[in-house]
Amino acid sequence: MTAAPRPTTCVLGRLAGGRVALCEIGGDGEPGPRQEFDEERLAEVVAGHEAAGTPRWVWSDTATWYPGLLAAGVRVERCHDLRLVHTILQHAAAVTDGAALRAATAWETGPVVPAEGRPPAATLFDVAPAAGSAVPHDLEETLAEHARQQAAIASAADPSPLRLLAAAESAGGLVAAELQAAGMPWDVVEHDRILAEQLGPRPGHGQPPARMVEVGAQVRTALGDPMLSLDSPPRVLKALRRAGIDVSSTSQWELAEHDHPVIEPLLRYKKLSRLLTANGWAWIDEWVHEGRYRPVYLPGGVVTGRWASNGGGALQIPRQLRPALRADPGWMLVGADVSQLEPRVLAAMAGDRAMADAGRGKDLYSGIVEAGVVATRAEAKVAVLGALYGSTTGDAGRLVPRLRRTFPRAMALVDEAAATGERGGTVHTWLGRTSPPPGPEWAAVQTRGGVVDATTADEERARRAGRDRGRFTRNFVVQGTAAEWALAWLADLRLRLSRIAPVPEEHAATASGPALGNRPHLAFFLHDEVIVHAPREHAEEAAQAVRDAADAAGRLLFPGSPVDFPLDLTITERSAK
DNA sequence: ATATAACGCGCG
DNA sequence: AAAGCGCGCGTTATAT
Repeated sequence: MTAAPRPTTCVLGRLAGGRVALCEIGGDGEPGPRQEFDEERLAEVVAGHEAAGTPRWVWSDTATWYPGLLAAGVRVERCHDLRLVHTILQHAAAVTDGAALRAATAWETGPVVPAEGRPPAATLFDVAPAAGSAVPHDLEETLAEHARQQAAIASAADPSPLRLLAAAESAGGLVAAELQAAGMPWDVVEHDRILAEQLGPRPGHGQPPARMVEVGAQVRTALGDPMLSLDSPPRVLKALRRAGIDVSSTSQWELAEHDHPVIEPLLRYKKLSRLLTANGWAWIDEWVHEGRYRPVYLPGGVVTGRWASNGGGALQIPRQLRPALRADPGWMLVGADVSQLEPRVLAAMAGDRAMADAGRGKDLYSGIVEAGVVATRAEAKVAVLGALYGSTTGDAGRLVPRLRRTFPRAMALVDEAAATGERGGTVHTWLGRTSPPPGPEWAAVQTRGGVVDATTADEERARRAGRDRGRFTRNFVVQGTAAEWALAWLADLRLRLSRIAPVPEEHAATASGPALGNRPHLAFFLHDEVIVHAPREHAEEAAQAVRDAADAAGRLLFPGSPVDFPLDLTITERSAK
């Protein structure tokens, strides 16, 4: 068996006058001759190289370059996204020689300006500056930044985790663009049916739905306040207190503590109000077009490396509306989520054999019960979440110490991360994404709390800020490494799906676009969950790809680890629950 | 009048 | 049921 040939590296950049250039990097790391061409030929040129040998494309920003290619029917296998990788390397503790990289401030971008959920631009760069980011796109800048990033990675004592992270993050960029291009197949009839079932039929513009009118009247009656506006929490709060209900806010968990005839209708009203304002008919009108909901995904949008999204609250779609996610005719949805991803990732990082055993092949929480740590699954879950989040009070505070006895290695890892954070230090994920350092304000609070004439209040403030930061760094290592596992899963999965045979043109999911609509493709991603949209005849094959990719992700990040990552997987026409 | 903060609640 | 982490977004209240 011979090693696969290392893919060639092709750098893309803009030139003056709407021209584009491609430059291949040789085995010695030196850029070769520049091949110039008109922008209109970009898709054709990329497709040609892709067919010839799947190079790694190096470009300024996937969100800028890739949507146009997808719209032209061109997928790429792999890339290196300079914007995403710059953000990681800038603060990476493993990078010992990053001065040049950090000096290149043009690559320090804020949040990406979203493309407003529009369908991908017909041609590259013809969208207003609205889409993509502000990083430089021209060829020489691109080459220079690529060289800086290679040098920065090479300066690490062990560059391989950072190389893996750069590849995974870049693959995430490709997936994000592909998710937006494909969109979520959205059944507006089902969505409307769910809304009508809860709220009553769609009311006229500016009118409240019938059910909210009824339930609102019940609330006002129960409070004896016929004019009360239920949409103003402060007014509702005053009314509740007038009615003798001792609450300090109108949040549902506090309301639920009390026994009064107003509680039930008020909670019901809040639920209806939330559904209407967040995902009501206005949401459908704004976000669903031609059977697709196309949010903007922002890889690396969260400090821990998790994704954020923009447009319609894609990562917060209520489970209630999941049935509106429905496959095209003749297609199926393959939905899979990882059971207890974060604690499993922790067990793998820490090499905690006992925790690996507790989860192997089964529900991790049940395994913890069987190990005799706690009596019930609910307790196990509270304890584990408490360990990951740094709970010190209530049930979690009582249960976490038991975990510490049975899983000392796992607990030592998160406890150490917390201690480092409390001291003002930084921590990093398995592949080397480093937590942001504390800001100047945090440091000032610590200084003020530590001087000889500090007041008790100063000391308490400093201790509290320390503990707050400790909980952040404690969670950072686990949440961030779980995000890396998920990236590896996505990256491997998209390649497996791309190798499944295409369906004939007449069976294609045309709304998913020319590059993706003819074979199984990702339609949704949410931290530890994917949904693949697949032709019925290839759904089983796609499901196996999802499973195989999960196994591959575990092996890639944690070679030889006894920790497994079981999936809950279903093949259905519409998303359940 | 408009920008910002705070709240509350949806998701993991 | 919330608590302990990370978010986005629509709302009202408050500051400018």
